[in-house]
Amino acid sequence: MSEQTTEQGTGPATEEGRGGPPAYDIAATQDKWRPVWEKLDPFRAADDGARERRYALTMFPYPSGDLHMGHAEVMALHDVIARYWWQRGFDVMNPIGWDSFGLPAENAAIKRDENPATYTYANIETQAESFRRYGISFDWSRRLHTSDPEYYRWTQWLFLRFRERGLAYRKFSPVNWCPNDQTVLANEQVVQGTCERCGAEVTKRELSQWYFKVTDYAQRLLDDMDMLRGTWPERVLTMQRNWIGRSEGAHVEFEVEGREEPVTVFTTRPDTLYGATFFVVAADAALADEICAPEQREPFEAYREQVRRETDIDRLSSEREKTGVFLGRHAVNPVNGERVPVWAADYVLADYGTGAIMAVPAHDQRDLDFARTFGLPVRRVVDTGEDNPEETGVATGGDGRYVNSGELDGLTDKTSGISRIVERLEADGRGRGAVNFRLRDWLLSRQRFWGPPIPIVHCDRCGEVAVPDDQLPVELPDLRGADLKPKGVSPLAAATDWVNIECPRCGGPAKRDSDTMDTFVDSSWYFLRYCSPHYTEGPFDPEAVRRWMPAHQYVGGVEHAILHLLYSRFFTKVLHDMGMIDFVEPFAALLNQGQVINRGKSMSKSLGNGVNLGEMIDQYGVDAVRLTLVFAGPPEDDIDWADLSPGGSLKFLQRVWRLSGDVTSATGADVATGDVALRKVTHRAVHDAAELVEGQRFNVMVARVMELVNATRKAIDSGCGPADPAVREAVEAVAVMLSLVAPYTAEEMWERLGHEPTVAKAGWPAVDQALLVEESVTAIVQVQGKLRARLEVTPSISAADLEAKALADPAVVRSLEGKTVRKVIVREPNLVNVVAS
RNA sequence: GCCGGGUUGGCGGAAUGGCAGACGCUGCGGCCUCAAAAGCCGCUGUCCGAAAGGGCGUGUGGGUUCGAGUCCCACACCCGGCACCA
Repeated sequence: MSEQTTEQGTGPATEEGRGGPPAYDIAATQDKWRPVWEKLDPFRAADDGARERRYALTMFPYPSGDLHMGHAEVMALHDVIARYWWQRGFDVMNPIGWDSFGLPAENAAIKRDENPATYTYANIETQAESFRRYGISFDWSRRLHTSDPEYYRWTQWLFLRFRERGLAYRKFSPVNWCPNDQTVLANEQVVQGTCERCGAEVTKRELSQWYFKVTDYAQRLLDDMDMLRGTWPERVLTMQRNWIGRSEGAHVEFEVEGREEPVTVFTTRPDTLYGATFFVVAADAALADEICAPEQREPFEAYREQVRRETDIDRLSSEREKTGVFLGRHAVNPVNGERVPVWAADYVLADYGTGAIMAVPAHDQRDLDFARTFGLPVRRVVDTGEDNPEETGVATGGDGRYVNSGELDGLTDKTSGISRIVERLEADGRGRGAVNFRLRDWLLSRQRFWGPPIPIVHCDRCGEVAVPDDQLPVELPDLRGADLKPKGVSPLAAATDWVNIECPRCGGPAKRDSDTMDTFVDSSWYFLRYCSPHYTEGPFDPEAVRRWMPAHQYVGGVEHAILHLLYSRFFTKVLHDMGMIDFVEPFAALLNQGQVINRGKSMSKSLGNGVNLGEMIDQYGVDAVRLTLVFAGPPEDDIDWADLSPGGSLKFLQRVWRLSGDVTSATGADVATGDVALRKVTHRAVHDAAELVEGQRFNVMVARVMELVNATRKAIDSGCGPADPAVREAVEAVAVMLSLVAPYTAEEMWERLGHEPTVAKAGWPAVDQALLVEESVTAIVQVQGKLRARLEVTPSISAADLEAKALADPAVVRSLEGKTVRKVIVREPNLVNVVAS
């Protein structure tokens, strides 16, 4: 049949019966064990309390196309942890599901003239099949899809609970708009002024949209990160911290002509209040429109139009000239009564702080740039010893001596300056210490079809009315093809039969809210649903959640460092406040795997450097691909496929497999009589491997197993021989340890060793502490810190004996010639360092 | 600019303050073979040396220490985040 099997591949490496080593057919092994495992169903969480529970969670996939290298890597790493826990005797919950709402399915459906569900569920089946083949230890009984009505019913239910608590609200304001996807975007989905998904330049629109009030939780989202320090990657915590963007300062009230109420500004430098020489309002804020003097209306409106046309890309371009327009009004500085002109400008943002600032050009670069552009005065109130900003054009932001600052004059540091002025403002009722956040509320409405409908009805008489719980889910109508085309309003708005209903409150004519929710809402609580995926009384069974959550380990890509993880943390806190759960952080530990790149660049169609996972698996087998990814380096580092050697991995697996055929002792042979040297290597390897897995150093764990394999090979060929029970012990240990990474090969070995499936539940080998003790250690002898000799000594050697032995060593004597020994440092039994001169 | 992470052979990467380079890839040599493939064995940081042996080596410069890849200070470069956020 196969006359050409010389290619490194999955076929038999050698023809049978020719005296060569027997062949390991990885493809046949995969086909052999899959049905056996499916029948055994070994990875179903028992949830019976018999064993300690562990929740292994991996970020659920989005069903576009088949699995790719990225999935392969994250799942391989994740599975090491899950399978290790099984071997350690835990009751593991390792669920899988699909984040199955979203735009790509909708766009595909338009092209194919079908309902997005068709494409979505077909892809899910393809991926599910691939995951099964890939041998991940998922508990398939907990499978969920966020686009199933029985799932999104509860997404809608949660939305309504949030709304009852004032955490979901509608407001009319400028929003980010993606002209390509024809929908609004959350702040988190705008990257450098472009759409995170499609890369189109984001523009602004004024729309009435639903928001989640994440800002109410800003401080807690920040504070609770303390609990995650050490178990979450530092960079994720940093990214969230940056995103939340807490800043401390003060609110200061300014009286403004043409307005009854004073205008509040936020500033981090209230101590420079005496240096405020003008006042700026965001051009697109309602306040600017309100206070603009009649004679300045024309230029103001022209300017505002210009600002509105700008995209974020324009705004962000650096070295940009400051623009603005005088509003014909003055504001009054609350500490010195000075009248300062009020300007509108676009460098002040409408949705940060109060949308208005006091401008202190001497000590803020942006204000200084503006002042120099429009010839506004600059007054220095902090003398930092640097040159006058008015002359240099460089604002000074550091500590210094206060001048021209009334009661602050003479103080020399910011901290006391700030507290002094805040006290004064509070006493005068003109301000107070305040904290401000960069974080904005989460815009959750989307003008697209393939998402959970927002369960709200708009009634002319009753206004906004929640769909009663017993009428949930609000299911999507069966739209397809052209009906889904983006038109700037949700496709649902045109589905008249669906949109027009009776008001649930008054029975009068009403319309459904035709927007759907951001798919990040779906993924903000799926990990809770997994605990009781078929529960019908609520989104989750509180008892089941109490048993499993928080997830012990979450594994996924760093691309979700802000979006998904921040939202999930927010949901968790809200559910906690609702009394539905008793913890405040959903994920106890987080592992961000690196990306798989190819030839230095991330894989993409346009670069033509994609590596096809299916082809790799066909060529090298599942186990070799998984092994390659796990062994490549630390899990959190990017790995370049071009640097890796799946052929080498396959070679190793074949070597290991042969090992299992070489064992000639019977199962249950008395290992106590086995070769001690090999046994020591085995027990050391098992001991180290456990620690390494727990420290998530999977690549090093693989290296330890390789060392054991090498030692075993040697023992068989030129040591104790294949019949020694220590060889069986070693090979069995290899099979169990390898089952975390290469389950098919491990299973095949296990069978060849005379055991019943499945090796996945064989249990982590017990370590005999006595075998970890070495009977001799290599002590190193240094002279002046340089290595001069090695000594084989007993671990119990005394300091004096070791020193004597070291000083007697010929090499040491030689290097001490003509020198006087000043000092000898002895760290028995490992080291002697002789200090001489 | 601010915050976080990093920099070790030809390559991916190992090293509780104590033998730098584990494990693997690549390369070279050998065994087996008519030959090759596969497999197995050995070598593979760099310089001097026939060898024994020795010098030098973890981005740069300082410091602490008997001893520093590891700790401290300064700097350079790379990666990631935030950034007209008051």
